[in-house]
Amino acid sequence: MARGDSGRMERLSSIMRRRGIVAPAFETYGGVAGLVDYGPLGASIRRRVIDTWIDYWSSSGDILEIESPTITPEEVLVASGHVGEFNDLMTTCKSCESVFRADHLLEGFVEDIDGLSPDEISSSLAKEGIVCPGCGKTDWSESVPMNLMFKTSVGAMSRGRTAYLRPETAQGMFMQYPMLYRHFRQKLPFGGIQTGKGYRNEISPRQGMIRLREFTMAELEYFFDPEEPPVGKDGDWSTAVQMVPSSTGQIATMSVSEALDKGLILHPTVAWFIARTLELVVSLGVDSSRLRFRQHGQDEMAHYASDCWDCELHGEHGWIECVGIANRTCHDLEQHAMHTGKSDFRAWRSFKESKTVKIDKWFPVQSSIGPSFKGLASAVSKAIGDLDEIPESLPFTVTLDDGTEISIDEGMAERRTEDRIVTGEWYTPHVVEPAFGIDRIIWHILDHAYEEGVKEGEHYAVLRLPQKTAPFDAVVLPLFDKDGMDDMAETIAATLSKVRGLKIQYDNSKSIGRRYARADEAGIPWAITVDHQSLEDSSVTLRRRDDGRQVRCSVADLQSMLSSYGLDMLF
RNA sequence: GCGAGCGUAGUGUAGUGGUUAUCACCCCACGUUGCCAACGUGGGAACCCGGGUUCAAAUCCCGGCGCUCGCACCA
Repeated sequence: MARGDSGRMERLSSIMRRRGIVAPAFETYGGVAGLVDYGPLGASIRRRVIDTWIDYWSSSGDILEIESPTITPEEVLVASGHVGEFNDLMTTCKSCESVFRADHLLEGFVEDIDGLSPDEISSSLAKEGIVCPGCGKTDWSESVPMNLMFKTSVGAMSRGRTAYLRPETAQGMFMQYPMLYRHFRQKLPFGGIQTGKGYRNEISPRQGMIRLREFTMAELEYFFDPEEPPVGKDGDWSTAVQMVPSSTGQIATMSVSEALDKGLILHPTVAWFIARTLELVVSLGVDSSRLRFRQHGQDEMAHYASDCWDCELHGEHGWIECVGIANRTCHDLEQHAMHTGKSDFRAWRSFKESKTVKIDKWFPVQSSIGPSFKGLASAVSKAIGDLDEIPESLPFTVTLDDGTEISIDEGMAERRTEDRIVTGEWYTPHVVEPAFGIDRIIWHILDHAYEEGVKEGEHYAVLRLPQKTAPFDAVVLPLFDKDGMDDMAETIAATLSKVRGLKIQYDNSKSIGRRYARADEAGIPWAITVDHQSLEDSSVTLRRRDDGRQVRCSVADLQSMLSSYGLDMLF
């Protein structure tokens, strides 16, 4: 991943600061690593990326947006596994100062590592004589838990309940699964989406927007019946892109459709979401030749995942994971069901044909069992119900779990025989989750859009952002700031600005060429110029950023053309 | 978290103990020009923070914060 021209990244970063796209946050107080500000242009781009993302998924009909808190009680994150995962014990080799996860060092030496206390882990390192993988010595510091979640407390004083700022938005969708299930009238598949901030207290954030401590995520949890994995036609199944399957580790160029046919993508629903992700990120302005899908190896994959692909984008920082598409199976819902003891986290599957199940078993007569066995009564009742072989008549003997044999006499049980019709069953839905790192995607669409050139001997920079992710749709310019051109331009800008969804800038400062250049650098796709002729026939010139070409266009047509992205038709 | 380098207007920079802190782009006003970063005049804007050394610190020293790189970490 050789960095290209390193000066390019500096010039791009420079533009981003100068133009008010992204800058380090709290800079006047020295800044805080891993926190950034989006300025006026950047915030507009970010808004549009998020809106495009939401519109894309919402338009499929079976996916709806939800919103949940960023403050998350500890129990939720215990169930999801985040609290356990985040309290990894770290230890330092005093000899060479390398830092390691203590539990990883002990793997293979100690059983039930998860059950050990920090003290026990520390002493185990010495007792087992674990050597430092770096320098080969055995001289470990105390193991200290490292928590990558921001911890807080809900409520005042010592009675506060422990909570964390969410490390992912996904848990919000799992919490709302019962509500979504009802909303979709108990029919799967369906999905919930959410965008918002997530927080990770990174040890040392680097690489600008790539590793942030507070960042915008956009996640989709798509719930479905694992026996009928859904696959849709939408998405981009046919464009050949780079794929890195884990089996070979080699880059191969093929379409999503081919990758599924060849068995590289293991799960059809995962393939569907890869195809949709491809279509979506390209529409945001990602260059498909600088995109690849990389499959996680077995060792890299979370234990519950059966197939996981990252969408990586290539930019000034090399290949960066920007979207993770994982089959999380039933893991999260099952965990929440288990930890809460509730039956909300499941779905009903109707059989195609209802089945008739013959019931033929002995049922305890509680009014007799109770007085006869007192404390043992419930164990006896259970034993009667659990009988594998059905005795023909009373009395008979049952064996309790602890081995005690009990004689069941006349009147203590009765035999029932019936045909029960079973129309379906409960199951825990599976989940495919595409998780998008919005900030990383924004960085890459800026990187891919940024083009440097030379125009009449001067350096010239253009951000070739698609209109839908450009900070403004158009800039309105009076050719000269007088003779009525100024008034007319202001009127056009004001009128267009009122149109829902359109963002318009007005610029009357300096020469026309300079204003075009400014707009190019800000990524504004269209420039509307009011000139002498405009005053006579209500036409304006329309300039296309990407090639500088101009056509005349009636003022009356501007609004609908801009709103429908139809201006290209004029060229 | 460790090691090395770095931190000057919005941006890019000059400045090795005493400057009114350099230059360019930039931004504003006025004039001028009259469709692709023109020009003139005037104006605006900076030494990361804190402590120390010194008569005097942007400059030397210490600490903090931040950035870059390497090591480590990154559910």
